[in-house]
Amino acid sequence: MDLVPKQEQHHKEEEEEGKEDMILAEDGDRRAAFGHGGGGRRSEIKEVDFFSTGGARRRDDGEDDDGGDGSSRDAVGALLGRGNNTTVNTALDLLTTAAAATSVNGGERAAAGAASDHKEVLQVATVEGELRQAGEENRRLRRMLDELTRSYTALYHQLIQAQQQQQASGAASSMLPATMPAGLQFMDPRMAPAIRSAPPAALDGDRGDSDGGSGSEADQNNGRSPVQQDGAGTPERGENAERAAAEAPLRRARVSVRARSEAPMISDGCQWRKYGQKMAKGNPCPRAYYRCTMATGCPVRKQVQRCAEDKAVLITTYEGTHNHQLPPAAAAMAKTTSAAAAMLLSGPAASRDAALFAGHHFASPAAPLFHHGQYPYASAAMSAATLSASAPFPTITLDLTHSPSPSSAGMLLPHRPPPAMPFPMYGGFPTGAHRPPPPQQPTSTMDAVRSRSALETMTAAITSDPNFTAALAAALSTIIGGGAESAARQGGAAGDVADGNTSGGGGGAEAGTAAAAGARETALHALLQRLHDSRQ
DNA sequence: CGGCTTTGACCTGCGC
DNA sequence: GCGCAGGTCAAAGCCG
Repeated sequence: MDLVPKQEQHHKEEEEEGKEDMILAEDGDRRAAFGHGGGGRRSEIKEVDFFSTGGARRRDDGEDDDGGDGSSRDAVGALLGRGNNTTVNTALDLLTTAAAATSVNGGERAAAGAASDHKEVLQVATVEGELRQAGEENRRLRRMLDELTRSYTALYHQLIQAQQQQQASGAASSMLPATMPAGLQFMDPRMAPAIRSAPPAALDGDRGDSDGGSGSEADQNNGRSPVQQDGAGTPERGENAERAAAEAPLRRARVSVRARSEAPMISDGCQWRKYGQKMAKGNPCPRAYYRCTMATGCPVRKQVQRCAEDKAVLITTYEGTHNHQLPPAAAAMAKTTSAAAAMLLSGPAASRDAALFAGHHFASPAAPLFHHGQYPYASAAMSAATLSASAPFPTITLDLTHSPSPSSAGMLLPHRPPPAMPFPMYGGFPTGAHRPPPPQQPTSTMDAVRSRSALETMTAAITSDPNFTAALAAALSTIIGGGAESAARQGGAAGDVADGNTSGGGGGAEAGTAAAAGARETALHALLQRLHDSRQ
């Protein structure tokens, strides 16, 4: 809840990123070419200085490995850091004065020296102009960053206030952070009113019975097992309808996974029970409906259907978030789908993404379920990820049919998490359902989800959006969010991160922080590259 | 016998 | 209001 530590953390991360970028900027041809033609190194540092206020100064005391050109970089770094062009003038003037002093001896040499002086003066003027231009741009970007920071802070405060009000609104509401699945708490912006207006029992839809189960009506609403529904008459049907109406918003977000598989159903590590099958229009293959049976009352359902165009492609659509622990294999899949859902419905980030991607709108042939209104996300995690805005429910489609070994989810699991989705997400289920999190948990979770998804999409934006200014703003916003995310993660969400690749929550949090830093680094690299390209 | 699948009926939302 | 399609329910049957 406290902003200050998060901002401090954010600054630290920025500094770290700036440091890394500075180091990286020194050993790559691509980055070395960032300059305006005058001197690559100067421009490298200039670009880095844009992100790190103290980077140039800090590099003075120890980050320098190659002491050879350290002094020149120090000078330029100090120059760019303070925006003081006279430093350069003085240095160059001294140099030209010395050159003139050496040419006092002869007339021709003096004339040649004068010509050389003139040439150097012109060069100095050129460099000065470039530096001024760069300084202007630097200041402009700084203002942009400040504005984004302020905007983020304001929104963050509003969010905290809203959640505090929600927590204070009643006992049932106070259960929300602990009982609601992390993935569902903020999956759909439209859910908020529904959640607030829904009866408390509906909010307990994900509580699960792992803690013994109270047998209360809430739990009955929770469980949809046939046993509990035995003897369901008309009143029960009405109750079911109410329950369905209350739960419907919680299961609106969907993640569709396309994978080639000869098996009737991909093995995702979960236990499913088939509860229905229908012939869908336009597809000769029936659609099967499954619900998760790993825990009583788990709201997760999935639909399995073969692609009409390619029967070898199995389309599995997941809906909801598990309310129980998952085996590592299942956690990996749930992690992916939950991350996709979070990216799909990350609130303001999503709307911003939509704006960013509006210029890239096209129909994707990869998602037969949704033939229009899709936005492609350039993500290394998904050979093709499409977002459906026109489907009945917000749905993101992960097309894994181009993966090397997509025949089963098990084959997908060993894949290294790509940069665009590098985080140990909440694992598709809320462990908080079994262990109440610290008070800042809900905010942390939401921030984490939003910032992660924003990071993913902003990374894609940087690499795909021709509007560099928008991409830059998006990336900076991402960086800001990343700082909050990291702080939030350390603030208490760590223990609730269930990652199939990490045994402990703390380890997962550390890995997530490291992964987040790596992803931001990647985003920064992409940003620097685009900055470079935009100047050429 | 318990758990699961099958399958027809029912409910709901949406478009006309 | 009606029809259609998607989604769900629940009785019946199957299976280990």
